[in-house]
Amino acid sequence: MAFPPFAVTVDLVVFTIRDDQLCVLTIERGEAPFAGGQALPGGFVLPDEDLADAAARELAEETGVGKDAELERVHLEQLGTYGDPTRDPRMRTVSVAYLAFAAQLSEPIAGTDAAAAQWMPVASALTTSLAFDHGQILADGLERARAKLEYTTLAATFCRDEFTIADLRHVYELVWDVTIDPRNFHRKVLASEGFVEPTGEQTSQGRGRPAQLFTRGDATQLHPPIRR
Amino acid sequence: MAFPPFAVTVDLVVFTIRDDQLCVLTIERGEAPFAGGQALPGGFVLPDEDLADAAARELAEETGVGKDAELERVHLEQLGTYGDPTRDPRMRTVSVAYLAFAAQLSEPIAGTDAAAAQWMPVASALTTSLAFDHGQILADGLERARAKLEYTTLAATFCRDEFTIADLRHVYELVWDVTIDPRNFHRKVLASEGFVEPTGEQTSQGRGRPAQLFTRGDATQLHPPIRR
DNA sequence: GCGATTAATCGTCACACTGAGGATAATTGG
DNA sequence: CCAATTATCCTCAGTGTGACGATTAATCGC
Repeated sequence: MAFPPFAVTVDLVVFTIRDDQLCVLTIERGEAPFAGGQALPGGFVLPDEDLADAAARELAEETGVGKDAELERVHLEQLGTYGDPTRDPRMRTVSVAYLAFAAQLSEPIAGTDAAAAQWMPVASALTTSLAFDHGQILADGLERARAKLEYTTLAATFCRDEFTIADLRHVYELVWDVTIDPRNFHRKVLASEGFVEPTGEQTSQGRGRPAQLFTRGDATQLHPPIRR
Repeated sequence: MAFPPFAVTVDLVVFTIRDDQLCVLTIERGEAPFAGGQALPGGFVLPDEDLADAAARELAEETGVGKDAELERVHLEQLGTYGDPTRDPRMRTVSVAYLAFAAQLSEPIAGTDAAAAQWMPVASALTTSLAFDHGQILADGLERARAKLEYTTLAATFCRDEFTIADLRHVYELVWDVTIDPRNFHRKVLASEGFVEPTGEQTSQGRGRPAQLFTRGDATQLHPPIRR
């Protein structure tokens, strides 16, 4: 049976928080087209590979997040699919974009197709001209991430295993690019059942009064949501 | 350059309200695999066609919704992409699913690949074994539709040009499968700026007090949302 | 050591939105 | 005309929210 052949790729929008900034994983392309330009990590889906598996594989190749224990602390979800016939000058390509949230990871690893990989502040990435339609994919991923913080507990995915309410608030402030009243935020997080669980421990150092430490709770959805 | 070749299709989850039920457009497959079985409408993306264009084309082929004036009253959005290597026994296929909301349309039209097309009540479709992974796609589409009614004005897309608050409430009740207090719903819809605009006219017939008629407002998002 | 500073935590208050449900208005069918 | 039906308006108590005052417990500069 005849059908038009397509290349299918996955591209990743991987967010993390580093140096007090929301950052996205980018690579420097080693091959044409856009050789030397910045792009989102990604690659071809293998002939017998599921889409989500391909995304997880690419994530592992670029970040070293491979072990199950590490994957548990990374959120990975499908973002959308981009298939403009002109998006890749080489061939007809459809790209399935995935969105990932990660706590601070080790340094990124240049993958097979990439000359280099780095965490780029999102503010910079948005004003950089990215390869293909990756600028649009990044913008869509950022908007999805912002929306998801409102009604899910995914903000905690950006934090280490143990974190304070202030750490969590900082995630919201960086992703939404707003300032949040610490007192009201504190009240709302503690009122959201299953968002965070107290460990009983406290932070030992830093300015100001020590804060209680928490771990992620069981809930995935926030009731009520925390509005932008 | 070598790459694994994929077939790329679009599949459609088209919802409408008919005979007091939420219905989804299904076709009876005319070809193997699953010949004679029920499936969602869809087809191959053409070599130089954008994904959204392919979805709109398939929608037009199956429903006759082709003119721009008609398309304006249909909502079409990407739902998600399904690429399990085993989803199609013939070949490696990736399907980009689209979700459509439509007001009551004329009878569906059997497309080129379909023996027949019909509006099937969603309750039946969910218990029917659909071809490929279309059962999953339908379930995902229904959940997306339910969620979208909460925070967007898309419920009005299911209504005719002029409608009453009760018509709109009925959309929510059918999609969410709940009953809603008419008095509170009335208050909330009128309080949501830009959701509906009064025409000044009234319904002429039917039991009970005549109701005011409204048209869709300019807003796309609901503030505050109408919660399930 | 000591006050200034910083940050965490708790509390108060007015306001907005919600669900429950009472009351009234305007029709149709006998 | 009366009962049934549906639309519309209104009240009230409970809950979540933003703004912000107050207290607590640590560090910092000297």
